[in-house]
Amino acid sequence: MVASLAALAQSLRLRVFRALVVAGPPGMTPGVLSESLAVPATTLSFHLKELTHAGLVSQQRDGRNLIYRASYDRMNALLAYLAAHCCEGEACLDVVSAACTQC
Amino acid sequence: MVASLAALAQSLRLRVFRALVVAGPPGMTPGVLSESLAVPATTLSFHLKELTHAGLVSQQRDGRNLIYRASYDRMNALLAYLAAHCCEGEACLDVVSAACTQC
DNA sequence: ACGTTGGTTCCAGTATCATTGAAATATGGA
DNA sequence: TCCATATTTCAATGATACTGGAACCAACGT
Repeated sequence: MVASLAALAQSLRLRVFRALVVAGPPGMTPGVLSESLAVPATTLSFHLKELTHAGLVSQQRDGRNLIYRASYDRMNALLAYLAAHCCEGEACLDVVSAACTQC
Repeated sequence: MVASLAALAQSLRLRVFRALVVAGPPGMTPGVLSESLAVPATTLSFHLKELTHAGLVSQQRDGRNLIYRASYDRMNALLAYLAAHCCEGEACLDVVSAACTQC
């Protein structure tokens, strides 16, 4: 849990992760991410490795490209943990369901 | 959001925050926290300041004691953010509601 | 005013993290 | 095989975070 939180607790990594969530199942390649976020490839690679190490993204080779995807399982586990241990019971349910209507 | 995530992305701080969530509205004093978590007072104070700065806990003086409480508003905002931007739509609702039954 | 208890700030040392360019690796096509 | 492209690893540097002891501040009782 701490590892997952730490992985998201960095602005660039959070941006990368959000981009991957938005991209959905097709995922994105580092090249596309690097260009769309205007970040040097090496910096991006470093942070992708951090996210991968935390289990929040997965990696798959497709020819010359690598495809990164958000790991929804891990993210859902993180949400479940926070909901179970760090929130105010019923109140957080309302908050989450209201937010989820935008998904 | 990054500040909140960073505040929780440290094992001792996460333990402190969870303890305060469990304590509920009455909150806890640094002395009690220090003893129950077996942490030196100075280290605890440092992390409480970090949590306070992130808005995740609040502080109130009561005579010679300080009372720290979890800020449920901030925590709910964090959950809402994650649910809105980083999860997989309906799936996360199920996950959260299942977890919340333990609250 | 004085001592005592509860907490914090100051400070130093150590460890971890972020960023970047240069070099290395892997893949596909000519 | 050899080149071009996509991506990572290496190495170095600067910044930031964690810890704990000693000194300091605030509030209460006498």
